[in-house]
Amino acid sequence: MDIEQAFGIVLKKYRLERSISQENLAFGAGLDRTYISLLERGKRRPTVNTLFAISKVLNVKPYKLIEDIENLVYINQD
Amino acid sequence: MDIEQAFGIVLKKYRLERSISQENLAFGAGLDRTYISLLERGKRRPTVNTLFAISKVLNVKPYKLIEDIENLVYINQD
DNA sequence: TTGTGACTAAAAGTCCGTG
DNA sequence: TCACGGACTTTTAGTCACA
Repeated sequence: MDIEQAFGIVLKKYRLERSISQENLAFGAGLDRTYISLLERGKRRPTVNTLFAISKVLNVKPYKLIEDIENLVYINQD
Repeated sequence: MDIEQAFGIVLKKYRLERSISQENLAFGAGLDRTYISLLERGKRRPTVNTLFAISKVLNVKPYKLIEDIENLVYINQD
């Protein structure tokens, strides 16, 4: 699996766990609603700064998101 | 400290620990020599994909780089 | 509430060079 | 070996109307 796909899956997982809409996540992170949609569908390769902004709203540490992404990219096949 | 500055410091730290030149790091990661220089000087905001590419060459897990960056951005004030 | 195409502005990333 | 810069191409950031 490639990195942007994994990012999208992890992002969506945390967002849904917290019952936040794409729109509210976008607002909190200073991003656009449609951009969150693009990220979740693996259509964009976010910068590290964007990762940090999103992490803050999701109340999860950036390294934890990256760790989950690594697990999808390098280990798990699910 | 902002994220791109922290990224540059962490990147340079790991690169020097491993005695790799900017040029060899760039080659290994499929990037340009001058771009590594820009990153180390905090002049660019790398994508998450770039983080992963660099991590591979430095033989350090991406989440570990991010953790170090967090420590600089959120904790230390130097 | 979200997916999507189409778009412009901005930034990533390359390639040339110098000191 | 690296900092630094100009000029460049490619991709992301960010926005809109619409389904």
